[in-house]
Amino acid sequence: MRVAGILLVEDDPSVRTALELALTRQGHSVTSYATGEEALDHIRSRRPEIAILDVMLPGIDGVEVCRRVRKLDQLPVILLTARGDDLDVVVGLEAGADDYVVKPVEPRVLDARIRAVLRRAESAASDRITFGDLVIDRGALKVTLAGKEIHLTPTELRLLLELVRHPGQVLNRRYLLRVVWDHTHIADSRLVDACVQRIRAKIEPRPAAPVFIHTVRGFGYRFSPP
Amino acid sequence: MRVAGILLVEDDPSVRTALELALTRQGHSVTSYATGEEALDHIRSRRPEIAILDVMLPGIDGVEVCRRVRKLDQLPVILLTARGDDLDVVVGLEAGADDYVVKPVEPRVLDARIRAVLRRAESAASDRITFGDLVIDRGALKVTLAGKEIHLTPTELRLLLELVRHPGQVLNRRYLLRVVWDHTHIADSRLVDACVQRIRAKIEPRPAAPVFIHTVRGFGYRFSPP
DNA sequence: GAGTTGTGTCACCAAACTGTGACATGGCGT
DNA sequence: ACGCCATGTCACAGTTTGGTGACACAACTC
Repeated sequence: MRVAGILLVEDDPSVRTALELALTRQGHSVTSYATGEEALDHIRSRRPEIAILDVMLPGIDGVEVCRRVRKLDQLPVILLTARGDDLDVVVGLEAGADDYVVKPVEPRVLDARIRAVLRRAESAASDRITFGDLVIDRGALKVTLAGKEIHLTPTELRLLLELVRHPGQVLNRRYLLRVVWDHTHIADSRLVDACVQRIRAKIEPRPAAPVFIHTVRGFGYRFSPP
Repeated sequence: MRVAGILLVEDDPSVRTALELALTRQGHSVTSYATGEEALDHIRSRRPEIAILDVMLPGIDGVEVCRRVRKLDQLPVILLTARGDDLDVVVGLEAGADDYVVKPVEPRVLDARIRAVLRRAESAASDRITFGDLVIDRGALKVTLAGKEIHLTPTELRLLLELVRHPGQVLNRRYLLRVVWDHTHIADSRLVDACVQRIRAKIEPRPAAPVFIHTVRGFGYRFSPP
């Protein structure tokens, strides 16, 4: 099991140090803060693997941190709540938390929850995305089609990943040129088209009738799974 | 908080009515069925915002419904499963469910899950607007009528989007020419009319008696849902 | 340095799109 | 009922757009 970079946010110093100590002893790498503001900074700059947030915090509370984090990232979140209040559970889930734990919590239980959430996050929202026969492994930067590995060149891969990052959305050529190539200028060029064409030749069973990358005439391209 | 059009599928009548009642009380608009077949029909014709499917159903089961729905749309799905069986969870997630809930379920918890899934779907998927049977997805630049995708050409789409951006407002031809085309000049032409006509031919059930795009004689056109 | 791979560009073609004008239709005031 | 004028309808040809294959050059490998 991987050792996680955990962000712990808890305003009560005694609980905080106790949990930090316990989690560290269990092999996690922990950073802890007392306030939501600090937590958000940390998340933005350090990209922890999981955040454990006390619901009750001075200033920005845990639920609010959770909500903001969710808007910007898939970072897994566990909320700590003081009582087994159903209401808190509801609010927490609404904010998009992956799990919630009622205090006081056995370190061993918390550890199990963390691992469970991480495991879930890893398999669900991991580096690997599957669209029918097409599997895109963002970690290994590998693409396979019906089990066979497909070789994509760096540019092709960047373009495909960009399209896949926004499944179902139409991305226009200007945007793609900017993001994949960094051409801020150059309005017109067949570059994107040519690259799409090359990707299609590799991943589409019938490039003339594409299933993955669809052309939206006059606008751009859309990746949408079959 | 938005009220959702929920499709509930559960074969046990007592559970079904109980959940339907609870969800309705929480402000949702619920339609329920006992079988997967009915559910698929409903989905195709009525376009609910979210489907809650019991995994165990006679005939087409929940997982299968989920799988088929996923093939055709981004409709959010929550699966109801009888036991906390890990296997079910895995199968459910593989079929593309957004969440799964173990029965018996607290209505309040289910409500929270629904809202969480809807929120996620809303932010992940694009912004789409629904007018009865007509769904306009501005991110995917897709228009569907009663579930069937309608192909619009770029100009038609731009015009429709412009009309839809101001529902209920009358937009005159000069304005439309300026915004949709870039004609600052050319006051008179049948251009707008022709384009409206083409859109109507595609989205209006009876183009002679339009329900979406109304002509306001002497002024222009108004988009207003039926 | 020779060969290999990756990338941008171009020209050409087919298909899709669109503006146009002539004509039909229908609403509205008289 | 009549005529006027705004709008609907339609076909077509010119234009635009994207697909495609060829190619040149750069980058990289050995």
